[in-house]
Amino acid sequence: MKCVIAEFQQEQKKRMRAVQDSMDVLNGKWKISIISSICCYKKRRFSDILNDIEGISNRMLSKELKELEINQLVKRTVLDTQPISVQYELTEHGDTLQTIISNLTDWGIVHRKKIVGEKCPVLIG
Amino acid sequence: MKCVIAEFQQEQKKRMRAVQDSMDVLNGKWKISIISSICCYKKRRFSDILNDIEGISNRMLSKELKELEINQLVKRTVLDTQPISVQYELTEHGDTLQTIISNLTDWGIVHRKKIVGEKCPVLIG
DNA sequence: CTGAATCCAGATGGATACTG
DNA sequence: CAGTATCCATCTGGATTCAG
Repeated sequence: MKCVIAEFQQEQKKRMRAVQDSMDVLNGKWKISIISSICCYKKRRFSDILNDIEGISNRMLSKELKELEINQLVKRTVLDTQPISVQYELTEHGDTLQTIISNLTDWGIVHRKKIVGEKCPVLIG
Repeated sequence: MKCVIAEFQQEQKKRMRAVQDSMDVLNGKWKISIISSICCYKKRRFSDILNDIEGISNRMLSKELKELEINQLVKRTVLDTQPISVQYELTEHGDTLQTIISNLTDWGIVHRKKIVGEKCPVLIG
């Protein structure tokens, strides 16, 4: 019996580490917004993303994009324009985040209603 | 046509804000692990969670639990024991996170394989 | 246009000690 | 047991400037 419990706890530790792994990738103030923006338009340039996301600085956008690239979620392509522009798109692996993004979107809407909705529904619109 | 595009962008902004809302709640170094721990055992005491999560300090656990409580994800109950103990459980609203946690878990496993798995599969086990 | 570099304030979080 | 209080190092991220 003790063995079963130990196994259960072991499994749970694995699960927690897995979720944590996901969060490590997704953490960062803007990461999800960036993915969401790229995903929404399929291909998106640096300056476009900069405009999509209210309040982000180019420093942060650059930094977070680099991290996403390292994690193989985003592919970076330099376009031979004048001046040069850079195009970002999700990798296949990045695409697999869509379900999660979608779930987070739905949950976020419900949560906002739950927390402030009753008192201040206008904030939602 | 311009109107359609504008509407589309407006929708996208709403989606991004919704995801961001979710992340605001879920951000914090330990929040997901805490939820995962409570969720796994249904009811869990402070010191038990402290043991479940490797590396967390009581200061952090206390702080993050408080935030989760404010966001109505977790319910706190003081038990009349000697010495007192405190039990935490997910609220109904907190329960709705299970899908997301589950997805994040699955994705985390895949992601770890993707990033380090090929070179160092032993890290996964 | 797409970043990189620098500076700097404020937030985050660990260690430790203390309380009811 | 379940926190709180304090100190302090590190990290985060904004503003600005510079470069290819």
